[in-house]
Amino acid sequence: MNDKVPECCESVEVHEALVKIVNEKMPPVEELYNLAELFKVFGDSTRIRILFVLFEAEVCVCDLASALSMTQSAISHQLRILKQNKLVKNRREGKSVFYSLADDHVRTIIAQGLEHIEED
Amino acid sequence: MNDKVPECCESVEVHEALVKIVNEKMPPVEELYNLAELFKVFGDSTRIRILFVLFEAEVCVCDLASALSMTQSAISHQLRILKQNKLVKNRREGKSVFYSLADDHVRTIIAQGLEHIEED
DNA sequence: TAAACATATGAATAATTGTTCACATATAAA
DNA sequence: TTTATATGTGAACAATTATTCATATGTTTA
Repeated sequence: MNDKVPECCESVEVHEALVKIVNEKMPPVEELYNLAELFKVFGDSTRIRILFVLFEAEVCVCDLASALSMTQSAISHQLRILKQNKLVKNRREGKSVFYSLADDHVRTIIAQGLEHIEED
Repeated sequence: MNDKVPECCESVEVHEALVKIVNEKMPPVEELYNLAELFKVFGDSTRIRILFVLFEAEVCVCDLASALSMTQSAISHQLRILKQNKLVKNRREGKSVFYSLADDHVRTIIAQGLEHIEED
């Protein structure tokens, strides 16, 4: 045994070095799942639009729905996802609930995304 | 007419100010779609894992598949998506095609995402 | 309390998408 | 040219998900 040339394009050494990188430098699988889940949240234009409104002001659900011309239910569902992922926070004031940005990572991530798609 | 109180929770003034923000400060719809599309690309753990490998080295398709324990076809499909969105570039060398990162926005975006999920 | 308003949410539907399978294309070696 | 290796890709299936509809919860006012 061990007398066979690897069928892959690369030598055994390179391949083993790669596996080492994968095993040592890559974050644990669960963290990668969480990371992908976070970016999924940014991967919907309705949620992106909500975040752009919240860049400017603290806004209640009703006004968000009105400003974006969508139903209150649809906005509420999306706000739930944004909140679960700690991108927004909320506070109740009487009958209304006001939403605002949770932290500045949101701005940075979206700014970097915009920079990327605006290249050449 | 105009004798009706708005049924929404906010006054007419606040609502109109919001609509102004939405119309003036928010990027055009098409750009928001492109932005969401970009983040969708980051929203899959297979693609995230591919990017983490490419953080360390320029790698051919075959080795990526081997390192990540996935079929070559699955990797190839995902590389196509990454390339269409200009997150990776490639070059052919004989039978193999080597992939590498296209630019540094990828690192920044992923770094910010990691910072976010690692908070408390 | 009852009625009205603001928000939240479960169920259902339509649309999107990741992987597999089979096969096509591209390059190198025999 | 034939064979083998590496990569690309269309079709199909399963899984995920955004919105709608109906309704429930929470708050204020009459």
